[in-house]
Amino acid sequence: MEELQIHIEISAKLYKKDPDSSELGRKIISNSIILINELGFENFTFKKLGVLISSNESSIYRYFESKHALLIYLTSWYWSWMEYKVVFATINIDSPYDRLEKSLDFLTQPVEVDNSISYVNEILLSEIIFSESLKAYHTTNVDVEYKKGCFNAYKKVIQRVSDIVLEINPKFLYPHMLISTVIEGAHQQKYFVEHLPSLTDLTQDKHAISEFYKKMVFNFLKNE
Amino acid sequence: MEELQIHIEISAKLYKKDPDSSELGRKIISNSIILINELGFENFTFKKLGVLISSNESSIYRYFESKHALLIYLTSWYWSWMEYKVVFATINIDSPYDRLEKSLDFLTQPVEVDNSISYVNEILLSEIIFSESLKAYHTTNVDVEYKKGCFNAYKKVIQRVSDIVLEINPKFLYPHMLISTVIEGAHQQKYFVEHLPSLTDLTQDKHAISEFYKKMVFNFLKNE
DNA sequence: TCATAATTGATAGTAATACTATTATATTTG
DNA sequence: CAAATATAATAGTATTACTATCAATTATGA
Repeated sequence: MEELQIHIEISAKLYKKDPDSSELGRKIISNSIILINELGFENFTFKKLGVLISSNESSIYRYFESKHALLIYLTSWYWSWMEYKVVFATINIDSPYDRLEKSLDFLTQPVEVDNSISYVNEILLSEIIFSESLKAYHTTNVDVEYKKGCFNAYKKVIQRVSDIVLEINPKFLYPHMLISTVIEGAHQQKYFVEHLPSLTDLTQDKHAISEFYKKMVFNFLKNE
Repeated sequence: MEELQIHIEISAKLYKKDPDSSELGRKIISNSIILINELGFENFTFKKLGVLISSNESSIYRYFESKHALLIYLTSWYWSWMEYKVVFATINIDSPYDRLEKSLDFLTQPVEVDNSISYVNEILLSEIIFSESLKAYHTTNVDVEYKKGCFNAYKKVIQRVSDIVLEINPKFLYPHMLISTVIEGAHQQKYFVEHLPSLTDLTQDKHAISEFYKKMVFNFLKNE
């Protein structure tokens, strides 16, 4: 896919100071992605990140009020970027079936090429999304954060793909449920293959999960 | 459903001292279920549980090495119990379609009656499973715990239902993926309805989620 | 260019968590 | 009733997830 110099805009509510506005801020983003991948989100701390970027814990706190806020920022970045990818890849395609299939390809597979539109390593970020993103919304504070708009970027992606589903079948009652099931399912099945293989069907085939969910969607729509 | 005086047996690897062997142990189980529901798993601590049951933090640690170990115990209890329910409800039914449908009813709906086969409140426990159980296996320590057998009870349930799927279609390649998608999906969609409504389709209908996933399964199998 | 503001770094400190260790006191059991 | 076992009370540790303060550095704009 052709790459343009686009810029992912993140709502000012999701940070204390815009990390995109300074060298240190950008270092926080790019290195937190590396470190979360390495340690897992629970073992990741701002102290450790400070050591990695030779900066101070308290400086990082000036950008994000908590590591949880940082995770929300990262997931928002990912979903905004994903929306752009999906829109770009499906533009000028007439068939809603083709558009849906392409969209699902993006949403169910981990990113494999870093197009480096910025200081964000998209491969590693996608790994984080697959294995850690549910920790962004599975907290005691979800309701407040939902109202604050912390999950709007994800919501927009699901909305867009749901709209394609409705083009195919305007009477379909549960397009959002279908799409979020597929996205979350694909994330989870990859985790199962890697860590809890008896909960899934071990597959060497990299595309098996994606194919499974695409089939699931089209079979469902066919019979409605 | 008729209830027998059954007893749920939990692997000795999942506790330091069997909570079923003493009054205090049973209080730990029954009240932790109440307290986790009330506070959410992250805000739940052994100290608070100690206060609730008028016992001491250090006494609770003699039964479970951590609150995480307790969560694993609770999920194992739930899945062992669920297996019993599913087996009991599908025994002597010839049609695998009927057996699959009944099984999915159990697996996709929260429990609504406490049959009180014991000191465990099954309604509250099912709430915990729906909203917190993924915290049992989404940790940096999964691999070790998987090998230790922490998720065997869940695995057995998925295996049983997968076997029914294979009865219906012996050539189906991904029965475990299908069933774990449905179980986890049903849990998650309930959470979405309650906390992240834009990721799903708001429904007043209590059975909508369950119906959705049953349809998904049967549509999938029909077209394979 | 120099003053001022803004940013960052270093250090210290706090409250809470998730435990472990020790010892005293109950309670059970043989 | 003695011995073993279980529980309670208390204290203590390392880590986390921050906040606060102040000094040093860097950027900016008049």
